[in-house]
Amino acid sequence: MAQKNTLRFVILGLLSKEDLSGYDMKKRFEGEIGDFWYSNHSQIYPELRKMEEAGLVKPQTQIVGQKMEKKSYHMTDAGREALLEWLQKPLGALLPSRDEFAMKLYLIDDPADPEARRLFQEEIIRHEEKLAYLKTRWTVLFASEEDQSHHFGHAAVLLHAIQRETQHLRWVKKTLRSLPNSAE
Amino acid sequence: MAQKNTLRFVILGLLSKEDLSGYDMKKRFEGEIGDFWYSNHSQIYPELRKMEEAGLVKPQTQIVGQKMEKKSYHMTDAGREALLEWLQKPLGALLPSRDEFAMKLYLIDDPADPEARRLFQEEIIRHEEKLAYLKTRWTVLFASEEDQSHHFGHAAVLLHAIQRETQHLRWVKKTLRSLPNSAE
DNA sequence: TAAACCATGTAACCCGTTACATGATTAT
DNA sequence: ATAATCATGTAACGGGTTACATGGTTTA
Repeated sequence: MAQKNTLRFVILGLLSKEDLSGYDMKKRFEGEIGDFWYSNHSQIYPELRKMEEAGLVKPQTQIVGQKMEKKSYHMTDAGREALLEWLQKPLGALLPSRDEFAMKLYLIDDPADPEARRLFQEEIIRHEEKLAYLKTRWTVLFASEEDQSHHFGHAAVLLHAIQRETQHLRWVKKTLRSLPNSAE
Repeated sequence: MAQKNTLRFVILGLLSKEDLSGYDMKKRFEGEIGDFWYSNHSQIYPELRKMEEAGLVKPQTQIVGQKMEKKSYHMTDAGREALLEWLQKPLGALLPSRDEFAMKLYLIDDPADPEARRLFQEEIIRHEEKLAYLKTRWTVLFASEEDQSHHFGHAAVLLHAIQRETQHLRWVKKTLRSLPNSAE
């Protein structure tokens, strides 16, 4: 044994809301779900096969256009049961985080090191892009109060992501300003 | 090719501060470095071998007690060069984050669902433990202003981790309080 | 008609976890 | 004595990334 196969339950979670094809799931992961889960299609398709064999999902093939096949998966009762069990299972320990930015920063002992400045600027760009994307999603999805209350979890998670990115950027910018002006 | 072997550069980074054995590195990862990087000894030892073959590090065997061997690794010039190159290389794209708590929360559409309450309580416990640990480390390591200025990166990263955990807990607790009192 | 996108798969490889394995040293 | 810790390794396996591979459909 080596890992947990959380992807299986993530897929069940997505299917609990609507029937989806593997391709659709990939698109979800590329969207705002990507803020807390992600998977490549090369991992999704084989997993769907295994889930089908295990009786957790059932594909319904439909034809798009003239002949292109699209398999939409539907959750079985066994699938729903497995999902509920997973939801009730306690969260494991906090995963070890691996943060390249923090690692590099840790290695810089001298705030006057020009590398520090460059590193911070990179970090700002990366996270400003992400924050902008999240904010767009918020306005698109939850323009009205009503939408928020009907998708409690989704709204909560998205709002939290926005706050986290905002906070992170504030810290990065503040720390950058506190660096000595090495090149002036 | 499939991944990046960041561990190699993390190890070089640790060695840039002091000579260490594989065992020592593991201890570092179990300490506050664990907040931004982690690795098991079963990954560290083979990597050190490969790095030795690549001429990036050199072991110096010393004897502890009567016969127990301890290999302390020292960075070679080639190793230092490789580290500098890595430090200057731009950060890659933001890694896909996989957050089981957020995933589960996303699946809960109804704030009155009793699962929501339980989930938040679990999350609070996990992160309060972590925050307490980080705060202890701060007082131990950076009691004086002078310590902070001599280890700029380390202090910045640790302080940031404390802020992040504090912020996260504040959000979790606030959201928990906003849940309808389903069982009262 | 060409580019962008839809749609599904497989293969190779590396990363990381868990478990197996062994033995010495230090602290209680 | 014995338990905790020091210290170093290997093996098996699952998770995840990148690349290879193919073909249909829609849009400009």
